Amino acid sequence: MKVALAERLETVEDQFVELWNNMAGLWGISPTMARIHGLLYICGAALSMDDIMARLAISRGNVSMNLSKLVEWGLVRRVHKRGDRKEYYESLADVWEMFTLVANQRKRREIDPILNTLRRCRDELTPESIGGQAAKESVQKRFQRINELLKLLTLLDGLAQRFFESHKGLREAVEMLTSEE
Amino acid sequence: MKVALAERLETVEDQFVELWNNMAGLWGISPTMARIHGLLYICGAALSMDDIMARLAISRGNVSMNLSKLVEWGLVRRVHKRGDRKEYYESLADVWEMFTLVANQRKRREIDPILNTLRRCRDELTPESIGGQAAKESVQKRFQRINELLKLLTLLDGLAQRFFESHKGLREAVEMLTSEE
DNA sequence: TACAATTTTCACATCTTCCTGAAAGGAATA
DNA sequence: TATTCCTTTCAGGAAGATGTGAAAATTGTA
Repeated sequence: MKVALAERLETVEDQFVELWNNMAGLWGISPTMARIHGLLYICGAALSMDDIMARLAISRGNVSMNLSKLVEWGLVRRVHKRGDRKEYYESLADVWEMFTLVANQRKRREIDPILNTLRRCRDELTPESIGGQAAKESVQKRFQRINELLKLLTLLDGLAQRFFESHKGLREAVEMLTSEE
Repeated sequence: MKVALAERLETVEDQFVELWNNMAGLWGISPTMARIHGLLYICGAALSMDDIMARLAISRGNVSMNLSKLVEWGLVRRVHKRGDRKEYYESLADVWEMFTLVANQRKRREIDPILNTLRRCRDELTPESIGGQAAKESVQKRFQRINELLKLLTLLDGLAQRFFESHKGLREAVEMLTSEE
């Protein structure tokens, strides 16, 4: 009976890890990184590199590199146990925290640079940098399209900013969902 | 002078296409697909396969396949010109529409399946399917973690649903941003 | 300082994903 | 129907991403 339970847990964990693996693209992290994090999250315990290697059948180097990245992202914490030289790793427990962490990370790494390039593109089509020809239709059209995009992205960016700063965003969201309808 | 303008436009377009290329990960589409769409969007004109091949230095087969995908996603439209056997392709012009299109697509393809698997995982840890052992701490902990996750994802899912259905979401968002603060 | 335990790094191997080009398929014209 | 123009398909190849394992580095212990 004990054995049956352990097996059952393992199966669920495996499914969960596999699920995390599939979410990797959505989170913008590599599949293995995601799997490791998934394992740490679902187990809810601090695991050593060897534990992870064994459980996921991944080489030591690979685990090491991905764990560092996870720590960098702030999704995983290093844990020291007294009397043990090994390091252990555990996942954040708070899902909202994990979510905002990843979202902010992606914003900083991917969205902000995009906004900057877009602005640069736009500025190269203004009268200041292009002279009288800025009035030409070919220029106008492109300028407009870039501008449209900038407006939307800036809006979304602001929204996100607001949504992610502190747990307040969540509360607001809940209200927005439950109110009217 | 004409030449200088054309060159300048080309440079901006190239930067834009490159930017789109980088956004591919964020959108969950392949880089080349993104580049083609970027070109069509920034040009604001209907281009033929040959135009695209020449402009982006991509093989015919590649362009063909990625264009079909773009049409499938609904980001690009086929356009026929009378008296011309070639087919032309043009991008949607409305950025909000493009955005919701991609978001809905991703939700359907990636998020919904995730929610389903998560629910399955959760249900395998209930007393109904596991018996008395469901009370064990090891089971409880995992059950709880999965449940937390489900709650958050379901919430976000609902929010997104609401946000993306019709342009209303945008208006609400703008209000939320401009009000209080 | 020497030693042992653990982690990190990195050249190389593997795997996956994407791209190419040519052949097959389709559609409009004569 | 034959011809021409254009698009799609797909087997094979290239490029890029990821994983491995062993040597080097680091950290703790005596």
